[in-house]
Amino acid sequence: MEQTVKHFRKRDAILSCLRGTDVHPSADWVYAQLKPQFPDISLGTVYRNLALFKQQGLIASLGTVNGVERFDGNTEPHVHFICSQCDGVLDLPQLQVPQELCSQAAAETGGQVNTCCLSFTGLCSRCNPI
Amino acid sequence: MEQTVKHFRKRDAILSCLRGTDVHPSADWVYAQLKPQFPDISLGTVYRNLALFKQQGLIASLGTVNGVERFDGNTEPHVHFICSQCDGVLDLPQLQVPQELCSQAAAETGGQVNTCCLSFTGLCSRCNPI
DNA sequence: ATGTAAATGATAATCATTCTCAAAAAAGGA
DNA sequence: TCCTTTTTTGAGAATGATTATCATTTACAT
Repeated sequence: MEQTVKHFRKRDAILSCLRGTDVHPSADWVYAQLKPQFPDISLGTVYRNLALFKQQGLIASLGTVNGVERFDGNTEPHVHFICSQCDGVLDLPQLQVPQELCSQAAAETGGQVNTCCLSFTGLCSRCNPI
Repeated sequence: MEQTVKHFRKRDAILSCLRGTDVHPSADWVYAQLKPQFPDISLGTVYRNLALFKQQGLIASLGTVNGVERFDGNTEPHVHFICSQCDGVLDLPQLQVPQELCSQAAAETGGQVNTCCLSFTGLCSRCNPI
């Protein structure tokens, strides 16, 4: 029984952690989250598995915010808002990049377009004065 | 004569270098470009001045490509294409982020939206097989 | 149980970027 | 021109995120 349930407890925990949050975390944040449950987990393991998941398409990367790579458990294309003060990342699920733009991009480059990334930066409601 | 011409030769050269290319260079690329003309230029100077120009709004940053920050002498908002194989960056001047999206973003965040960044990634025509 | 292949922990190495500080260059007067 | 003050620079050390290394441990099939 439960043959496939706990193949790699830490690996699975890393993926669950990422899929169970909306903070678009860094590797370090994931590490800190899992540390209480797995006191002997290594930061290297978090980096390794995040890289693996990304390569497998199980998670996505937003790029870096303030020099730190941020990940997203939601691989559906969607728009982000990044607060330049607190480095928080929010989803803007109502917004959509028009399909037209993507096909235009593919046409203009003469190459092959794989992903599209739209993000706004500014001050989130918490950091914006008044 | 030429009072304002050569206030800071290296500083000016860094800005000119950035404005005179369309490769969306890294600090290191700018350094390598200027080295023949200024054999004693320091990489620190390039970093310092790029940070200064960015803060003054004279240049823009695209964010990081493969862990390296890339700059743009063109501060007008425009769309980029990033080749995931050669790390080249191209402008897509024909494309525009609809103004509607920006106002939607501002409305949804409840905060303050300052910049907007749309980029496509894929393989450029040179890296795309066939 | 045991062998083997993959994953992990600890830590060293890497690499882009930033910091430090003494020396050099610019600006602004006498 | 000479002197004083301020700013910039070069060299190299420090930082910090990420990656690599390697011996040990784990998972799983025999």
